[in-house]
Amino acid sequence: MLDIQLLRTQPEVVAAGLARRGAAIDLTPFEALEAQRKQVQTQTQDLQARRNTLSKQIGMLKAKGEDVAPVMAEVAGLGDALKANEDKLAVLLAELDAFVAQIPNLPHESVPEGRDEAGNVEVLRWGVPPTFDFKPQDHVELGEGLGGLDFAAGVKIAGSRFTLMKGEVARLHRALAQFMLDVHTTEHGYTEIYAPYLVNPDSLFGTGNLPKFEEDLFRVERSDGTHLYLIPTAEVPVTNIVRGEILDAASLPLKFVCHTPCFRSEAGSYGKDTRGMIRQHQFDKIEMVQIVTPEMSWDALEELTGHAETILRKLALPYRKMALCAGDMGFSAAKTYDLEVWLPAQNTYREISSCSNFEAFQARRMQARCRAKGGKPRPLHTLNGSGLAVGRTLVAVLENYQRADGSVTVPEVLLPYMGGVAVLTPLR
RNA sequence: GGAGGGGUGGCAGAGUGGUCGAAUGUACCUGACUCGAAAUCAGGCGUAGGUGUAAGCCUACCGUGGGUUCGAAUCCCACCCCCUCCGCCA
Repeated sequence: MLDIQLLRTQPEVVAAGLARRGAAIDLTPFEALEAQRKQVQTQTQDLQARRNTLSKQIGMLKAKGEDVAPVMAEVAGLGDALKANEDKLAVLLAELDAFVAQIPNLPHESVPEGRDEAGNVEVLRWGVPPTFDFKPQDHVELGEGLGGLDFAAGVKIAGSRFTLMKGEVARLHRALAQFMLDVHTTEHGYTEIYAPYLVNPDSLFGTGNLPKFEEDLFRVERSDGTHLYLIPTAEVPVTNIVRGEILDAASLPLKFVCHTPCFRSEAGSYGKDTRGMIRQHQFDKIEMVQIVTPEMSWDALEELTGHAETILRKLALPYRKMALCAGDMGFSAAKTYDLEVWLPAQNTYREISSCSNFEAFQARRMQARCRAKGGKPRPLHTLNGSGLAVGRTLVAVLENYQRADGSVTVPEVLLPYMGGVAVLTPLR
């Protein structure tokens, strides 16, 4: 949520920021609503003040045993007007809220210009894509050859975009998650979180997934008429830890890491990445979340992105770091780096991590604030990033570590998690 | 799922229709005393919004949402959450 004061006082700044995103906005309805709100609110509060004064008089007169009829008569005349004003004000405030809630965040000044992913800027490239003296297989062929990826079973059990993993491949997947958690907790100072996989609508509003993106979520109805949603990322439960809180600024930064499955309905991506496990309804992800003061957040974004990069480097997976352009960023982000890992079979880099600074955008939606000693509460800043998407990391390992006979070498750093298995061997 | 108890300021805890945004204690801040600290004394000390150059004034908020009333922390209804016991259960 943008600062409503910014909309009131500097609408041209908001319009310019949104234009960079390619999201033109007409602020005329907002200004009209604001003008009305101002007038109705002032009027309502005046009426309330009058009623309060008179009601107190009644109390005092009664205590003295005097006649209250004249005062009663005056206050009675206030009733209808007051009620009408209060109702009108409530409607106006709700409309204003709804309007502001659907405006995306403004891009930071350092965000590159651009309409879509073609405008993203490569800021760093690490590692050298491996060369093979054979035609590299993609992870589907490799995984099936190893007897470790069973796409048919996933489809039978649940439907398309679900996959079953077996044996050493399933273990490798688990090893990756354990490895990532261990690095972030022991080397990067994150506190491990285990969080609910189902969340309420308020939490999703807080991170910016609702109300605009409900079609991306799996919704679970309950018998009492309420509903929950399966989390699309651990960002949602973990960031909402601080919803409605006023934190001591001295306690920041808070750094959380959380391994969860993520559920995305992928509505609107029919036909995209249908092969393999690149785009699934369910995938595991290690998510890093930082809760910081406004002064910290830009350094924190670099740090957090570096933490995700560390995982790729330890796994010796070639990647590049992209600064997303204004038109390609998510709804809540002020700035985003994507990390893209090299996939030999596709002969290209594919997204494996997304690290964003949301500044106060989520904090305002969540009413999450911090207070320095003696100071006023103000919205804190939130960040998060994948560190990393586990399923896609598995794909990258399979493809980058493959050998001519269809076997796959286990990356060195994963050996402690693999119980002596150093090579995944294909079935006969 | 059943029965009972309870949600008030950072914390504890009063308040059952009328100067209650809320006693008191505690924590915290400022000042006095002190070489300094402790103790003591005095003052301050919630959040959000409106209005004003400002001092200030005003409004809302006592789990949430409705209702009754001139007036609600207090009465009524619904819901949410927490605690205790019973049942069920990984």
